[in-house]
Amino acid sequence: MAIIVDKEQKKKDIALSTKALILSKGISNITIAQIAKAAGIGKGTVYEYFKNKDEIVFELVEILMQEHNEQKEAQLNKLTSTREKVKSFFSFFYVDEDRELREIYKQFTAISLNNPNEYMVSFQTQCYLFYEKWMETIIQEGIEKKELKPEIKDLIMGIFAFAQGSFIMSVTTSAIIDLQQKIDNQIDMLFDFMEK
Amino acid sequence: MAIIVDKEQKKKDIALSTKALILSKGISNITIAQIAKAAGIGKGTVYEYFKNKDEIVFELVEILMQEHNEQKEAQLNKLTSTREKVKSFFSFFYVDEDRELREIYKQFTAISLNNPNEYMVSFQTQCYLFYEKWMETIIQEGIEKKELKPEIKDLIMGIFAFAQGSFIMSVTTSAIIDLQQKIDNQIDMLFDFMEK
DNA sequence: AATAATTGAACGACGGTCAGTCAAAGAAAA
DNA sequence: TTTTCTTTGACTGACCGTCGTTCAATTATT
Repeated sequence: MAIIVDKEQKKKDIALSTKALILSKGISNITIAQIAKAAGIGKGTVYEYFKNKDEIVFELVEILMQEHNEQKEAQLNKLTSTREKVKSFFSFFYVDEDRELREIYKQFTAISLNNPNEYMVSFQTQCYLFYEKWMETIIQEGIEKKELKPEIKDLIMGIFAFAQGSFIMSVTTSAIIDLQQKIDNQIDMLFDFMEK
Repeated sequence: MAIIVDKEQKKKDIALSTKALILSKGISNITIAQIAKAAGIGKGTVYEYFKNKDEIVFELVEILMQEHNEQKEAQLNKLTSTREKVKSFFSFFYVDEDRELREIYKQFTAISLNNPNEYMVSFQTQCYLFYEKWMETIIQEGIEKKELKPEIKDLIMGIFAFAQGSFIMSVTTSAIIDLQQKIDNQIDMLFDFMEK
């Protein structure tokens, strides 16, 4: 037999070693040669692990989102009011701490609009359902603690789309000056209506 | 002097003659040679009018949005209730009639996320402000006709981001089955709260 | 003749492939 | 046990084809 490498781990290593490059230049402005050099491997080896450049961004999103979710769960557990939990949940779109993941996510969104493969669609779908369920748990708690009226459920799911849309607009236009304020405002309005 | 071509018009002609190609394959899967052939011109001539492929999508969006806005204005004038006007306004994201512009807009959004130039950002910004003002006019009418409470203004602008976000999700995930229902529902909920 | 417009051959950069190399680790022979 | 042979997975970079982009030459118009 010969050397057996942990393919999954190496895939992650390669993706992570190109993170800085992708953040600074954007995947479409990087060559495979540069990626290989950054990862300290040959050009051909990149293709042992990825079908093309886009897949590297996909891998990075998967890794970093996993990390982000764990951190976010810890963060939310420290908060008590439902309103603050919801705000913290959506702070991903503006806090400086998540700037890097946000940039990668932006590039991944562009890929998803352009040339998604079935795994990307599946990943996005699972993310969406996962976050929806998570949010539902948070809201349910608030209702059980009698903080909120049960009708809030129908409205809160709209915040997902609202936040996503606001984020896209903040990137593609120069009309959204303060994304945090925009998102927080919307959440506040909702809670002002729905708080008991 | 020699031949004087209406550069602006020819630019439009070239863009429009590649519309079908862009719709069916996506700009990133088309070559300049194909574009030139479709437009009945030489490869070099394409570069007399566009800096790169992305610019062609940009030109197409500009042309088609212009048309769309004119049609939409006519449509809205036929409607009387504010609620129906708002619904019609956002129907862009799901009606079959706008399918082509939506596909182009999707590709343009991907470009705007990836490699926007200053003119694209400026265009997106102007669009956003233009639609915002338009919507404000519609709502203002509703308020003056005593159909709506004045507080609706703060909420209605959120629908822009909501609709945009829902659209992106419907494309990138397979979790949004009925976009029309999702958008109409949100508008209905808002109006149920805000109608006098 | 002068100028505007057009063109497609040529160039070069890049993504992707593949034949070959290498190192590790049995298996077989001594 | 030690040595040698064989197999195999990992890795590589030279090579190839494609495609975006340029530009010298050509055509068309006044």
